[in-house]
Amino acid sequence: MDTSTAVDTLSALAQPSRLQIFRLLVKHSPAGLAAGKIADDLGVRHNTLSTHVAILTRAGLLRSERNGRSIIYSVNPQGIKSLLAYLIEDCCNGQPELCTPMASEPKQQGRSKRIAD
Amino acid sequence: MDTSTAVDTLSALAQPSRLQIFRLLVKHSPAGLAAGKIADDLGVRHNTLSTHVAILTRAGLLRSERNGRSIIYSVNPQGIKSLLAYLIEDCCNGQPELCTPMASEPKQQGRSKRIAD
DNA sequence: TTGATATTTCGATAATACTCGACATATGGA
DNA sequence: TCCATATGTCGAGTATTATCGAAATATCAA
Repeated sequence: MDTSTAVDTLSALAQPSRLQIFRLLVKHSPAGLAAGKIADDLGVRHNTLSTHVAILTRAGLLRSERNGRSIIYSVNPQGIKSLLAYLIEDCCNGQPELCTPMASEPKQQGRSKRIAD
Repeated sequence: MDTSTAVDTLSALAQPSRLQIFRLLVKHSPAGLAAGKIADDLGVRHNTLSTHVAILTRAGLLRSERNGRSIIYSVNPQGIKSLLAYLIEDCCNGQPELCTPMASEPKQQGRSKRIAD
């Protein structure tokens, strides 16, 4: 992943509604959710949501599939994988111990349990 | 890390100059670089760079230390660690195999080719 | 076909972000 | 002290982004 793509991907997630959309779809992965259902769940107008999911899709983070009148959006695993790989390679360049997040974040050792905000 | 903090951290990195600054400082971790040296290396005006590193610092990604007349900026490992932990927990919620970038993306694989920067 | 539902596109407005020059602050040395 | 160096802050101009209502497109069913 090059720098320009990384900026696009980071920008896609760097917006409250879009990060919420992504989180919601992670919870519903791999089935996905219809655009209207996402909008209703998050309290976003349908046309605004449409532009947000378009940005996330263009960044490679989501994929879509039509199902009758609905369009189902779901997480594209490769997208977030690529971003994480880029960040990890970026920040561990030479210092692997600098960022191994698995072992850090001492808050809660359970790893995976996380209450929504 | 809550959603709002995550957006701030992602926003800090979602800008070409700031991502370059971060990458440069990763290469020079843990020693760090003086603000003026960063600006010269990247071809950014000194006052513009100052605002960029302030944003990165406020996001917890960098830390600074005065050395004579210079101010040395360096990577704050905890910052990127926290972001990675958030993303990994976020995108693996329920599907751990969805995003384990360590094992995937061995070197480079064709996903959305794009013109280099 | 018509009508209802689901989503997207368009155009405008408002808010935010980026960059710059000018000026201010802080440090070290003569 | 005064001066040069290094960095930060301020305010303005420009560009980008977010959001909305309205209209357009797509699908299904009667």
